[in-house]
Amino acid sequence: MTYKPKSEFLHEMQTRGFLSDCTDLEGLDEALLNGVVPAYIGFDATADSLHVGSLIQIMMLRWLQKTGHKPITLMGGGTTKIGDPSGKDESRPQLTGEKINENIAGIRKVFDKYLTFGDGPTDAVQPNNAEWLDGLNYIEFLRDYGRHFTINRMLTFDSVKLRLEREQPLTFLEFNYMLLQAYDFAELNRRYGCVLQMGGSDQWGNIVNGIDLTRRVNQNTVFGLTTPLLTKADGSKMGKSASGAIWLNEDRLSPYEFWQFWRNTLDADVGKFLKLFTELPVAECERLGALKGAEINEAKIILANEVTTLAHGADAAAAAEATAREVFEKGGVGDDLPTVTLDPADLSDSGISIVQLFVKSGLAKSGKEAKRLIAEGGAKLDDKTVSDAGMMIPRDAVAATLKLSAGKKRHALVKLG
RNA sequence: GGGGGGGUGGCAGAGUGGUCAAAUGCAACGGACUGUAACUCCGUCCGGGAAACCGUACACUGGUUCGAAUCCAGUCCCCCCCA
Repeated sequence: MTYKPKSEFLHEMQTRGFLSDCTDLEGLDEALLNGVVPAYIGFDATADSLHVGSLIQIMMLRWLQKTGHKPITLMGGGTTKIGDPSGKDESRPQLTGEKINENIAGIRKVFDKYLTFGDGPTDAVQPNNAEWLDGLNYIEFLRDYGRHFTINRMLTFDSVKLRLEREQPLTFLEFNYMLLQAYDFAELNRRYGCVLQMGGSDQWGNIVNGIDLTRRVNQNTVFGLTTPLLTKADGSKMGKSASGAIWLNEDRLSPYEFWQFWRNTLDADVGKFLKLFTELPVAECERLGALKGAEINEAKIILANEVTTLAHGADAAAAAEATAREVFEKGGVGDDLPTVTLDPADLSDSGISIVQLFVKSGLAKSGKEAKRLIAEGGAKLDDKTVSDAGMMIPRDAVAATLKLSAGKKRHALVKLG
């Protein structure tokens, strides 16, 4: 019963598990067969990097380009000034234009790893919706676009309904978010001939709005496609780790830690993640994901290497793997471990306390936590369990690089700056 | 506009004058087991201190009391019902 797409892009998306919903799978398939399809995904500019939560979208754009189409990474510079009510119970903070531009530059660094930007027909482009939203004239907007939206319909959207049911305030400002997002699609359709918007399944309502609006104001048929909401096999949310979000930008998260995140994938997720986040052939992903027992660890290493190669390059992936082997298999030290450089001013004449060392390295959030670690026997200095919470590290000992460990997995190197 | 209920640790949610740094669950962290898994089990989980101990904390401000998360007054916010 399921439609079997003929286009390379949709075929790949379907077999790899990217597809959740599509407004018109057959129609889109045909469009993809008939020529270059420009397609966009919107990203908000609330942070200066993207995290793994967006990786599925990024991979989708990469496949799009790989299969001969044009990716558009729309930056929500204008809409970020408002905040998206979708799935949020509280309004997002509003950012200044300056901060938003910084964020956009940071995000671009991530995209540069996955996509080729330029002026060619299938080169990616990165417009910013502030380009058309900032200069919008209120009266004109109401006249030309406001007439196409009914309040009745807008009230049926989950993002709105939820807020109203809980009697949480939904300001007019936020309420307008969906109009602007719909307007984006119409505008991209005009500027780039964009005929497809993709996004997470939570964006379905916004996407459909954009399609309707584009049809009404531009008389063009356009499509929408959503990806499934990603959760891990144990039901928890994807993309969080002990230290926080898994950023794709290396100045936010080192390639080694990024690699570790994938290395620690749950068994049950390996096959799925290989298909979504690597470019290995589907059959290979399935074979690796089906490995049993300790063998699946090899698959996890492949997963980590592949994903890290895409995000940070082959060298970074190899270095991360080498460090991991050194640390986990030989109990040694690898160059790639997170390294903290101590300011000589942090040391007193008698050196620095072991507790402070843990706090400075980021392995413990507070002195209390460091002491707890020590009391629980989870703290190690150069692979020797630390038992004395009052221990001082003398100056000359810090001159050499020290290896700190919190538990079996979290390690850091400390050296004197 | 009127009436009622409520704001407690990352979240959920007990606690109604001392024994409360605050039950319990979830999340998180450490340990055992293992495959750098999962499951299970044990432990920890505000901050400072080697420790004794100290400091902050139960929306906010002030008050009553030897003593307040708990009582009183005011302020802000949220929820429910009626108009």
